Amino acid sequence: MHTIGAAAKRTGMPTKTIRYYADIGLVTPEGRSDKGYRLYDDRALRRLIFVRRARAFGFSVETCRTLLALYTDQTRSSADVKSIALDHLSEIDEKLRELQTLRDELSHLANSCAGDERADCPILSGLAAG
Amino acid sequence: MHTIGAAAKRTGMPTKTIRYYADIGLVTPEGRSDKGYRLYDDRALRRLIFVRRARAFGFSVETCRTLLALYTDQTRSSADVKSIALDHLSEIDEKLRELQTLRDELSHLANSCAGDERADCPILSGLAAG
DNA sequence: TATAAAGGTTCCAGTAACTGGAAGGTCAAG
DNA sequence: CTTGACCTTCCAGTTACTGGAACCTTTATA
Repeated sequence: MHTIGAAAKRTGMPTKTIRYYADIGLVTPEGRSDKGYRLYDDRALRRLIFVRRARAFGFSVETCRTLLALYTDQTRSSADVKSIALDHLSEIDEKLRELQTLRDELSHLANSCAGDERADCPILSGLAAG
Repeated sequence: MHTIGAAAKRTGMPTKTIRYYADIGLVTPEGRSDKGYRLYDDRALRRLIFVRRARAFGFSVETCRTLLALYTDQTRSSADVKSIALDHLSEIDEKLRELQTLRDELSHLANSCAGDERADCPILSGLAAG
């Protein structure tokens, strides 16, 4: 059984975050000590790490909740998990496309700017006019 | 002089947003009618559009404030603007790299999942173990 | 002219996912 | 016995809006 600080070390996440996850019922500690300290066992630690990694993949906390439920449900079908993953993948793809377009346009604008002491600036003109 | 609704139509942004920008002092209306209605002239409208476009490029509201100041400052040097743009560009580039890595890893994980009725799921295993 | 719709105002709350900080209890070491 | 490291709860702040309530004004219609 680990206190929250030990759990933080083991999982590589801040105590604040672990406490937050407990508050919203995402990953609750196994129990509490007689003085009210949160206590995490290995199973709880595994869930924390699971969430940390899912978050790193960009899944929302609510989606993490779903994934966690599937993770612990031995009667799940992998199709349900894959569907969530593919949804997220297409979201990422769309964000990538948007960001790439943005990048190209901004890069174009920046390249056209002399970047000297003169006031004339195509970046500002571009933002003003489109 | 336009009321906030007319300004919204002209600039293509929600009245809520325009009101918000007025509240935080980003784009303030030219004045107020005798009944307290915000009134926007063409110059204010141009600033709103400027901000809308800068936001679309992903600049933060605070950076928009700086850009707007440069926009109206005839003694600016284009180097200052370009520097902001290049900073933002490198942020975008970093986000792109991160997102691309994420995408590849997630795609790999999803591809390895059968997506059928069985419980066995490499996505969940991948999230759990790394 | 009465009234209803459309538009304006302020102010408060909520979003996502934490993070920082204050006030105070607990525990191990010296 | 005190110091410092942990732990607790609770409240506020972050970003950039957005929704909604309660209320006033303007405009169009019956």
